[in-house]
Amino acid sequence: MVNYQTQHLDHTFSALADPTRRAILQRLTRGPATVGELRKPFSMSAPAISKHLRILEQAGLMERQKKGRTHWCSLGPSPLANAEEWIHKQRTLWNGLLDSLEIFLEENPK
Amino acid sequence: MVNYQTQHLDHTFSALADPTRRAILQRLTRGPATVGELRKPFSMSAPAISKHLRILEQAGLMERQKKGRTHWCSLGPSPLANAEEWIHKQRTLWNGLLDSLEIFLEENPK
DNA sequence: TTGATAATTAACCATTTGGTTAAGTGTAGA
DNA sequence: TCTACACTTAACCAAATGGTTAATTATCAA
Repeated sequence: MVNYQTQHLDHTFSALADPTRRAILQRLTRGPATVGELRKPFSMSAPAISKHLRILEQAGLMERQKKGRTHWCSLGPSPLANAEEWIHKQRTLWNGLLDSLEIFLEENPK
Repeated sequence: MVNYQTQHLDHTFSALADPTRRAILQRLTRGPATVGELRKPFSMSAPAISKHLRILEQAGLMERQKKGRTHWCSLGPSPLANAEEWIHKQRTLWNGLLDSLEIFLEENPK
């Protein structure tokens, strides 16, 4: 149980640790896209993008729907639940830190 | 500039991607600790812990103060500013996603 | 049916990561 | 001064990561 959460966080954070993958996620917040479309901004081979997508998918951050020969990628709906879970975990795991942050910010106004 | 931010996020997220490092950070939210103290919960060599600490330090998540032969590790004060920066970036970068999340949650009450 | 297109899988490669043991640095204390 | 202690650095290793090219799968359309 704890182990599951831990592994999940591992996957989420390592998925987010790559700039290409973050850019892809950012793009997807503006709506679904095909693999080819997602590839365009990068000077990178198709298999490289394919691997990034698989990592995002396995981390639960992205979903895929095949329509004919094109794959449509999107964040929803389960990635939204996933993101919520992630944010929630952040808030619980880092609770102490966030509290300290508030105190620090109060004690050190701009 | 953008590149700096990007690299910074890379460092932050890959630092957070390791369970040992997250556990160390969690421990530090309860106050400063020596390297030896931080090591105790793990069945891991001292050099291994040393490397993890260096990664956290380089990501700006941890600070170190040498008192004699013992090193005291803590989150503050700059790590707090750092964490704030990180959260802020999350909120701006993922703005669209978070908005969608709220809509999703409204449309799908528990 | 045949050829082009969208995408993945397979095989490979260099670099990074996360660990180890052994040796080194610097401080504390008898 | 000598030894124990806290910790890091050096050198090494196996596995994971992020990329490549070549081959494969599956669909569309002429």
